[in-house]
Amino acid sequence: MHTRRSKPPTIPQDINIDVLEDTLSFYIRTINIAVSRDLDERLEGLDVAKGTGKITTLLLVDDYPGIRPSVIAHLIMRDRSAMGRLIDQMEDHGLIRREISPEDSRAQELYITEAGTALAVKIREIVPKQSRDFFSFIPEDEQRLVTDILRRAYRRIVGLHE
Amino acid sequence: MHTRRSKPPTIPQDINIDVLEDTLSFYIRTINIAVSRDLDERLEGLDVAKGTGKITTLLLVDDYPGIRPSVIAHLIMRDRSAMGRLIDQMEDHGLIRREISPEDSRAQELYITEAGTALAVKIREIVPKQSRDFFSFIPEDEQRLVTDILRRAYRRIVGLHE
DNA sequence: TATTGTTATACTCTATAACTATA
DNA sequence: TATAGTTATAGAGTATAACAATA
Repeated sequence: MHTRRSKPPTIPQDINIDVLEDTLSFYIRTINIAVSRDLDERLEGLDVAKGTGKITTLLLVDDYPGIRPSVIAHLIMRDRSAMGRLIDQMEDHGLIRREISPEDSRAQELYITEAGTALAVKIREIVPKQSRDFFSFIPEDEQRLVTDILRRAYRRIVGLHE
Repeated sequence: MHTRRSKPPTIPQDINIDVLEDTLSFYIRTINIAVSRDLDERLEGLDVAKGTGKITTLLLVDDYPGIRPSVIAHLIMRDRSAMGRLIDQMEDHGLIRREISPEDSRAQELYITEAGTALAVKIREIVPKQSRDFFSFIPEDEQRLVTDILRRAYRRIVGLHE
């Protein structure tokens, strides 16, 4: 049986979470848990569930053939060792493949496979829809507002132009 | 040596992350990694670093003496088993203690210790400051806007009045 | 029969460091 | 000496299920 999210009968409605009430990082961290769980459910069985990196990797490799692992690692905020394991997994699943760069034999280039392309098609449908659905109780204009601000935050954090 | 976040020399500035560009869940999930990492650094050595639950638990137990584990579990989106281990840890660190509820001997009540109170004082300073600092490149009014919207999202998700 | 909390297990993610090979 | 990627390992967090005691 799965005991999680078994809401106790009485959650005091007037509860106040102290200084966290006004703390953006608290909401980011907490909502992250809920939205990630929901996304995992929607991706069940799709070789790309769990963790934040696989979806981004798949789409980037599809869009930028030959992209380097270290570039993706930077964009998904992982180190090279975590990135390597992630690529191992995706290679095992036949979604992408590595080649050694002809220009610099230390470096690798990543390419998508047919299976990867097919999965990317599904992903492009599921992922944005999951986000819209999950946050559907937020009015659309507010959703867009938050997204715009957080996009800029993200780009700032990883050092992309805004 | 710590290899993470070693930005590769050339991150193409015109890179586009496909459908994720407009996907709120992507930004929540990715920024979560960065902000959690930064928070952990600021809390280093404080018995309350790592994971999302300890800080909230400490503050709630301090504010609501006798609060039940299952209520906190619900508010931090963990199941009762994870909550139990979290309480074990905090009890080991001498921050809180458990008592069996006189009204219902299945249930527990949580109380703060002196060490817990002292830590809560520090936390109340560090945590909101960390959030403000981390997001300082977002203008203050936008930060407030995002916080207000996400607060409502959070309350909606956990079933608190808005 | 449902609820509160516990225990156990397997899996994943994370942080860190040391390593190889190439530039 | 710096860079790209690999390997190894210890620690945390997560999901799941089965459990005991009480209501």
